[in-house]
Amino acid sequence: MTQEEVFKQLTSHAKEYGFVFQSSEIYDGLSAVYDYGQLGVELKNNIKKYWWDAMVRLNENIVGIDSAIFMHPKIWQASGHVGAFNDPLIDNKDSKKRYRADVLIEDYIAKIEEKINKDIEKGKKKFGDSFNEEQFRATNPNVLRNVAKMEQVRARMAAALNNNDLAELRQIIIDCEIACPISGTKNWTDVRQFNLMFSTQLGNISDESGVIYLRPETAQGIFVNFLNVQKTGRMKIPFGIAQIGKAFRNEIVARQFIFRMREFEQMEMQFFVRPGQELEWFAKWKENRIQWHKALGLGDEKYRFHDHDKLAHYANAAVDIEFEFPFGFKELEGIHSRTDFDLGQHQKFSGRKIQYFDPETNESYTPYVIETSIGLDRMFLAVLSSAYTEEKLENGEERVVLRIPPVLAPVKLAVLPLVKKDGLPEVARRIMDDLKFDFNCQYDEKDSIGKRYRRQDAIGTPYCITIDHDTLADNCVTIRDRDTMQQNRISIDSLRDYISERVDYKNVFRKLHKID
RNA sequence: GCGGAAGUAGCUCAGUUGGUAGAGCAUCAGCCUUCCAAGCUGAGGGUCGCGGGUUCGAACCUCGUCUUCCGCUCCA
Repeated sequence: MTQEEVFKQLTSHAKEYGFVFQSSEIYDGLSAVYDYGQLGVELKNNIKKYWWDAMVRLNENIVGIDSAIFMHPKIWQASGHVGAFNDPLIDNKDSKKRYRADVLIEDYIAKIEEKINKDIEKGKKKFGDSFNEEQFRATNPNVLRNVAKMEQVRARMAAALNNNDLAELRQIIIDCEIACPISGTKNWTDVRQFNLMFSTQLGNISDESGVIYLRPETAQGIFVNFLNVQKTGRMKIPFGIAQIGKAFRNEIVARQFIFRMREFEQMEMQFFVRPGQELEWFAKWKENRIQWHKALGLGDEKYRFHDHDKLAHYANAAVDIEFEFPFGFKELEGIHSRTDFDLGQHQKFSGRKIQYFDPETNESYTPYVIETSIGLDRMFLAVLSSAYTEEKLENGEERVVLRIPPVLAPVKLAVLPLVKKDGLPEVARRIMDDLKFDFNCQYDEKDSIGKRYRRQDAIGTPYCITIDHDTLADNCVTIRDRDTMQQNRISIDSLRDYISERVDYKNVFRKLHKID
């Protein structure tokens, strides 16, 4: 089976069993937006817990926050998100090259200017010493015509940019007969404004002053609360602040299921260190994070590091942890050494002093930052895609099983009476009631026992227990393992401990090296 | 965004030349009682993605639109 087919089956399976639905499906769907269903939300919450506890509980010097999605608009100026990404763009359909519409027009104006200058040069040669540029400009018909044209285009463009009139920008390009430098054709698309950030109005008066953005990353919520947390939490460097939350990006192309969505969730931790020590900490976090991933047991060979060749303006080191998705190795988590860029920018834009007094060195400084940033939805997809298995059994039959790590599995235990009579359902119900506070459990008495096992396999339930006639006499049940399909007989009293030992986060965390 | 392909039941898919919509699995109810999906009886579920057009008549032809997938492009 090709990767493409596997991916298709995975998305079908995710829908069929209530993990992921397309948003607004009964209204034909909304592009690149997805909802998590009844099992998806359980898996997602378990991933969050796995991350949060590893970060915030296991590290005494990391605390969490939950900042608002709406933030002061100036924050996005300070971070560099406003300005860099709101250009009017136009594509040439033949060369398929994309240009900034205003730059195309500017280039056109520059060409006219060249013509004017050439005419003036000609005039100089012709008239020699008696040449008067002002007079020449005022009288030469070619120059007059070109200057008028230039000014007209310039005025039109300025007006169009001011009014955000994209259709007019395109019309200017058409009217000026501007051709693509590569294909030489004038086959243009509409002019479109690409801004990665979604905007809305704060308050109910819609004018420029009320424009507010949906955050395109959660990191800034941490930076702007640096002083609050450091002071109220009596935090000493090095320390970290963690956050899980939604972020929004108006991607031009959003595809590949939940891999790239317009609304997504990040799990980020910003770690503040003494300047000069950032690369050391960068290396530590790089190691720490890969260990966290590998401890889940999805397969070490599915991970690799990818160093950034080109660093962002704020970073002095950056690496991605890539995961082998059904469509290849893709970024799952980013680890960036962000220097003092963010805190420095907020100090500049807010006018507040954002510094840390280090009692060890008796110095004040702007801390440096190591960021670890993982896409929760990508993690979800990583778990789901590596768990999905079509298996050929010894008896020649096939089964579909989700080998989700037990610690993350949405349902931990299925409680199944062998038959739905002879008092077996009553016993099963009692066990169910006893365990459902400890684990997410499902009860099922419909259809044959084999069929029920397969149903649980399909949603990744690691353990099934079956209550049979012997149970009434010996107080024992058979417990069936999802991966090996093997069965053990254990007493009802030992069930809680048996399952806890296998689905508890503690046991995964034991594999992790604690950081200082 | 450009180009290509597709959209029929929860899932996978048939549907002939344009003539009132089908299967398998799944779901539900009942029977059966069996430790790895397959027994019996019955039931529910679809404005054929959506909207125009052609036609006496459209799942089918046509145009538009939305969504998905593939390639390119983009991804501070």
